[in-house]
Amino acid sequence: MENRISEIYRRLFGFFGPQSWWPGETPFEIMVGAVLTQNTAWINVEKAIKNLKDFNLLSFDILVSLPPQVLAEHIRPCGYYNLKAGRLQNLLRLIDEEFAGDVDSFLDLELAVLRQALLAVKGIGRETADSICLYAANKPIFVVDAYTHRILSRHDLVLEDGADYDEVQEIFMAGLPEDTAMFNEYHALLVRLGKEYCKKSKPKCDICPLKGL
DNA sequence: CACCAGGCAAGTA
DNA sequence: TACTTGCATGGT
Repeated sequence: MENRISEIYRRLFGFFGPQSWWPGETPFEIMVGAVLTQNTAWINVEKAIKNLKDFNLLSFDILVSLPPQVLAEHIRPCGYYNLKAGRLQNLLRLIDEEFAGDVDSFLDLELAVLRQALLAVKGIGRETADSICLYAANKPIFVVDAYTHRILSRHDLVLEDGADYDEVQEIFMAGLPEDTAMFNEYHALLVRLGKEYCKKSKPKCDICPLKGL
């Protein structure tokens, strides 16, 4: 195993090049996107975020006090809109109450503290918390998602249904140097690979860039 | 038409 | 702990 994790990274980076994630302009926008993209195609999240921008709603002060139903209507294209409106405002209320609405100071918390604070929010689980830590707060934690699981299992690095989030995360973090920029690229590369070569509906892949590892 | 997409929480046994 | 279900739009 030792260097399979590093080798996969080198292969993906060589094949696709740098991905320059997260697709979002500010840490706040990245945080919002992380909640909206739960179990949802990113293209639909883009529509939701565009709506928020077009109506000048994409700011902390506005979103935190917007009636949930109004927020829900604007994020409709990304699905689960009632649920996500509530989840997003749960997070914003925490920042409002505990950090006086200062998103930057919230994101400046030490990694373990920030992660715990995020996980305490109803509607934020491990992937969303880690995405915010890595992509909004630039802290060194590896993000695991459905693509990550699928790619690992298709390359026989984990059992298809026998690995939970923490286990997969540990496989990556144990096999890699603690490097925020590299964690950022690596997860983005896995998503890129997943979208283009490792779809659920495409069980086998003869042209996978990882073939032969 | 069926299936899938950068999850999560609550309920049940 | 380990399964099951609800949440929902939009693309293929």
